[in-house]
Amino acid sequence: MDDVFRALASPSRRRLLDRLHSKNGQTLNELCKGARMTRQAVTKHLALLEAANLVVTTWQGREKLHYLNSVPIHEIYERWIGKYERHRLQALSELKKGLESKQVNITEKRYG
Amino acid sequence: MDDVFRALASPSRRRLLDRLHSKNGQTLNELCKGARMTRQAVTKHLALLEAANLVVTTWQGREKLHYLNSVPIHEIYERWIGKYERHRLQALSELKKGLESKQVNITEKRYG
DNA sequence: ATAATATGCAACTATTTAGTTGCATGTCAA
DNA sequence: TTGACATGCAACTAAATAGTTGCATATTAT
Repeated sequence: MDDVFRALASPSRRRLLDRLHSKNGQTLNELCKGARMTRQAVTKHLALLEAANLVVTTWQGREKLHYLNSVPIHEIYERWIGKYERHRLQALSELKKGLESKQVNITEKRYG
Repeated sequence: MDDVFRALASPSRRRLLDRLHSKNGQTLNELCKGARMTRQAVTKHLALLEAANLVVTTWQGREKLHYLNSVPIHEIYERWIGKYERHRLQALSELKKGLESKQVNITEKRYG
């Protein structure tokens, strides 16, 4: 679990997760494109994500495919959010989305 | 949002969140007891948590009370977990708990 | 008033981390 | 079978971070 938080701590790694979320199963090279760092740096980040079990990989010939695994994220959620709190937060979040789609601005801070 | 991940990155800060989760509204001094660092270090951690809006505070005389705010955690959850994936993960997690209560061991890795 | 309590602010150090460059290995295609 | 491609591994540097010590400020209790 410790690995998960460490892995999520870096913006670069979160961006990688975002990219896998939008398109799963990408190769290292694919993930390098658009990243503002060397391939070697990306490799290191992916290694950390994999160690944290946030990313799962398979080899296909000389290419390594990367997949997002959401289980650890779910475990974070369960750690600090009570069973009954979940419904409330879900409702809140959907309300917020609804309002945003009507161009009404709500700041983060308002939800105490 | 960036602040949230940075704040969650440190085990010391996660322990503080755990303590607030089990007992909300504690003072700085209360939170210092049992922590293996100086009060000043705890203060810094709480400042980061507060900046990330993971902790909310109120003053009461010379005492500062700290409360856990779970909204940012929920936002992490929504970022990488698709709407329909949630039910699956919830079911999985409850299955796991059920099995664990029967003394059956399941490793993290099994959930791809 | 004064002492004790609760907290804040700042300078410093040691460690960790992100990113780099350089070189090695394994696979595919002509 | 040779050249191009996809990836891995290691040493290094610069920046960020966790924790410390020391001192300051504000509130409560005697």
